[in-house]
Amino acid sequence: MTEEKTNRRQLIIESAKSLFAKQGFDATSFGAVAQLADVKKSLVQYHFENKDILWKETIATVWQQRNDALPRYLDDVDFASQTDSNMLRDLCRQLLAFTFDHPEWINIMFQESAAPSPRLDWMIETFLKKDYAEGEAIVALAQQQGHLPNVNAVDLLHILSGALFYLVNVAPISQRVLGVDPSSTEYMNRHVDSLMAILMTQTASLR
Amino acid sequence: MTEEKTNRRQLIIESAKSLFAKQGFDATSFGAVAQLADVKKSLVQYHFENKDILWKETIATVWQQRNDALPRYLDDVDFASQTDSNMLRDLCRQLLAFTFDHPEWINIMFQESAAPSPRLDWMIETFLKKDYAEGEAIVALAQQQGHLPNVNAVDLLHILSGALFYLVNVAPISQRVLGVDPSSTEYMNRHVDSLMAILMTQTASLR
DNA sequence: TATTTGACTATACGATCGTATAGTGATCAT
DNA sequence: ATGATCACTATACGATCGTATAGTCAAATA
Repeated sequence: MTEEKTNRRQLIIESAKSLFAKQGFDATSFGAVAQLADVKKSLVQYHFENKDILWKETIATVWQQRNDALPRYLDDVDFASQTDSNMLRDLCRQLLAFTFDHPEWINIMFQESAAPSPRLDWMIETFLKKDYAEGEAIVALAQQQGHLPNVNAVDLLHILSGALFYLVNVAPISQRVLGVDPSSTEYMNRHVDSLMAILMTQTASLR
Repeated sequence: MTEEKTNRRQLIIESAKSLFAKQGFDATSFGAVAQLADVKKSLVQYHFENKDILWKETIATVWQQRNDALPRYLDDVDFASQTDSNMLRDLCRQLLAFTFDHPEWINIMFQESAAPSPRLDWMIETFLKKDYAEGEAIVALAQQQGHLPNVNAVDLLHILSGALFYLVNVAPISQRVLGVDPSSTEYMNRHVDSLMAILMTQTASLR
């Protein structure tokens, strides 16, 4: 019903999402966004007064889509079974699969982190502080339940995030160097299994 | 003596290095490089016929500087003492310190990986294939000596690279969110200690 | 039916983009 | 002394950049 109304606007945001993630703010132009969305450049400027507004609305959409989609991935994880050592494995697998399916948020994070600007500050205040807090809480909870080693929670968050998200970022390189696709289910499962093997032994010894 | 001759040329490369790392290829212009190096735009084009040539020469310099500097960081690591469990800790500490001091190569890697192009293919053939091979060899050796868990070597390389380099990439964000500087010696040491605590237990049980 | 709103378009502005080319003046080998 | 090479500069090209503004036309509102 009302979806027809916002169709083209949403199309522009999707194009901007892809370009901002791949090329960053400065290298993404109104013209390129319009061309990718197959609309006139003037329509882009009609819906988004200037580039900062287009960027902010795009980033807000990216985070909203991420927060909408993530729970569906985590549905497969059985959080109830604290005694089940496969819970952490499933969680990591789903997190990795999710990030391969929705890489934009982390690409944008890295783009902005490489050259900090007021945009980054806005992103931190609006989204990232909450992300960090939630991540740290999840890690701390898993530690309490004996699923993760008892080291500094922030360090562990950085280490686990790196162990998972770094793979997504270098996937195009690893794919070309190794000749295998890191985003394939088999590769992801093996990668997470390796991570679990590293984590498990310590965790088991703490039980 | 001959250093005066290549002074301005090298200055331009240093400026290009900083800008390519922070903003990527497309968002970096001849004018901006010239301005940062405090030279005329026409001088940049005199030394580097076009943007691709400037980029390639800059990337070659970055990797050369990296390969020149890295051994000096690793001098402090006592590889001989295989029985010393502190070897791995020192190695990770020095790798992390080195990457914070020379973040350009990893920033450029991520910039190009986000939007694969013929430039990325060139970078892979010229530098990254060797990097991967060396990294995998080091990991495999450390595994043989009982310093690292016996999981898939490529996975372990990805996991350890992520555990270290991810921190560098998100450092500007973490610094703002957490209020502490991840590039400080104390933070780095604690981070590596946490990583060691995760790795050690398993390693010890394998001895 | 008259008016307002909304989505969308056409066009133009000065600035900057990458690139091309002609030129400066100092150094150097012949 | 002369001609070539060198580092460097000035200027200009068409294209595209972000932004501004006036206009079209159908649908909603009054």
